[in-house]
Amino acid sequence: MEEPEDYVLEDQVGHLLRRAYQRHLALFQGIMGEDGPTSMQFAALHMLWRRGPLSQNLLGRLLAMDPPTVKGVVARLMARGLVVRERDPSDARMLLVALTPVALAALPGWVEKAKAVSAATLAPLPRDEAARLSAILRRMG
Amino acid sequence: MEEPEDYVLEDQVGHLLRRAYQRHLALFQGIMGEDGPTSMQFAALHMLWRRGPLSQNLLGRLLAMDPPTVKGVVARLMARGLVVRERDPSDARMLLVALTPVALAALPGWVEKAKAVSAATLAPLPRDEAARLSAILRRMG
DNA sequence: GGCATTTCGTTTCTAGGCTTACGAAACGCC
DNA sequence: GGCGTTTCGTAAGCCTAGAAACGAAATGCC
Repeated sequence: MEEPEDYVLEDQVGHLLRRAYQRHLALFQGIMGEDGPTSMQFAALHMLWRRGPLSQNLLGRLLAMDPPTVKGVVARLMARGLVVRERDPSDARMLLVALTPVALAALPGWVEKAKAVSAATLAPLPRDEAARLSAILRRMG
Repeated sequence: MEEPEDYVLEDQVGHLLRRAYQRHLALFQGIMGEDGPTSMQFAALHMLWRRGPLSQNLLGRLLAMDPPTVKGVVARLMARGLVVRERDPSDARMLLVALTPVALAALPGWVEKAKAVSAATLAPLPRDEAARLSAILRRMG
């Protein structure tokens, strides 16, 4: 079959998902600004805010990140002074990750910006379609 | 405001998009198998199939990839013998990327698998929602 | 014809993301 | 109590992705 035309890349879900996520990341970066956290760094910080200190492993599961990926994100957060790591006294395998006061002070502002990012990502859609998109994506998970 | 609860990560579009794309990539890799192309490698190959030899830059624009990213993808395709690069005789700035016979022989099978990937990605959705998802994502681009 | 601008490719840096493999610690079961 | 299994973290390697900065080549405009 010499007909490439019945598979058009631009129409494939994968490509559309990639483009949409790509655009979302660009919006995130633009709204958070130069010295703000990246998308995944913010996700980790916010999860620690909601749940308190967590092991790297659990943090990763909650955020859908592999252990090696979590390690990288936490290392960069540590380098920026937003997070500290301590051995769990009750289980020496675990490294508990906890927010620093610096992170606690910055988080409320960042959460507001994160809300703006979500709004900007959905901005091209009428309200009912935004809701439908969320429902569909959740079902695909 | 000490209330993290009004921003729930799992409900944000960005997170849902990331999860969906993550799942898609896993399906792609699983269906293509060990020695198949990656998602972006396949996208590049298929675009070259449809359009003939292209400069790296144009290829990147068609696929929504930055120049450094294209360079890496093309380098890996070249290392696998699927692609060759030649200077454009009419414009010495351009490196024309072209498929090799190996790639031409493999492409029909890979396209079939790529169709299976799209189907698998959409499998959890009823047919009308799959169509709606595509329409919504396209509008967000 | 000559100079500013644009385009193309590259390099380097930072970041995320996955795979495979491995060591250390804890747990479960006997 | 001891041994196998599971869990946690780490390491190294590959791939995608973007920013910034640069050289080289072509184009456009004067």
